[in-house]
Amino acid sequence: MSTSNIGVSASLHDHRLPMPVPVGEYERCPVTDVLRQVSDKWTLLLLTLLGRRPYRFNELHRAVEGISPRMLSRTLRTLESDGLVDREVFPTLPPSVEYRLTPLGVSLLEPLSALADWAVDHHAEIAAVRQRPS
Amino acid sequence: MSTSNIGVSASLHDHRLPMPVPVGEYERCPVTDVLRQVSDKWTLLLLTLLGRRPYRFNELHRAVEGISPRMLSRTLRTLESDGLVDREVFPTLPPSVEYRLTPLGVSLLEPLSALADWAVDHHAEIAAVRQRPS
DNA sequence: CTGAATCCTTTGGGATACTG
DNA sequence: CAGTATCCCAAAGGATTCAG
Repeated sequence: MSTSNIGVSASLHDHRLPMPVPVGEYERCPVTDVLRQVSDKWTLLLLTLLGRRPYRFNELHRAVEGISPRMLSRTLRTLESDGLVDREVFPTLPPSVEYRLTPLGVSLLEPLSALADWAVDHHAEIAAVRQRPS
Repeated sequence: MSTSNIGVSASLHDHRLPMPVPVGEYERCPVTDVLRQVSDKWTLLLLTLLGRRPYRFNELHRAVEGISPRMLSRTLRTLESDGLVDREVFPTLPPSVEYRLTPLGVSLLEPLSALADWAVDHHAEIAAVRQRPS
């Protein structure tokens, strides 16, 4: 049910996108909004991992390799506040916290997967085009 | 043909994504790479417009409303250097330049459209979750 | 173990002015 | 018309340190 306030509806048939933006009257676009959330440096990877199974904080910290505790925490909090990830605290000693995808988060993986497939299929082509001399 | 050098292949069936990242040996991920290109402030809108028909520079400038000549130029150049957009110069007086999607650019609209549909269908839900007290 | 706080650098992006 | 050049600001993100 793609009823929304953003101008034109999407059409998979002719490969158009819903009109996303302030082409006159709208200040923000939910599509760009979602795109920007998902496209920061670590979100995609975290969603990928959490799509497989729940993880604890330090498990993620080890799995991602390169992420700082600060960014891991920040990214997870954002995902949580967007309803894509659930955070469950076990009051053990030492404390343990588990993160898992919400149903909403799981539902996002499907369209994201389509885009990921495209990227995998075409990134060599893009890389080639980028390198050609001017 | 999702043959690539990035670990695990995608699976629409179980909604997993290809392993995107330096979980050990890879420094960059084509998926995140593509996501970041597409998710800057103006790219999605420009791709949307160009998905409908070719545009001239100032046509885009008027259509987008809010974009500066600088960002319009920069964004178009990036899209061009990634092989998503073609730029054709007509040596008229005054000069005229037309931008249109390449076949690669067109092919990107389909998976992007899937993600856009998801965003349209769920942005209200996300907005609601965000606002709930703590 | 699971973070929060602080500081710093890099990048994205807006405003304005100018040119072939 | 189709841009480029400059300057400036705000946001993203890394490094390091500290805490419950």
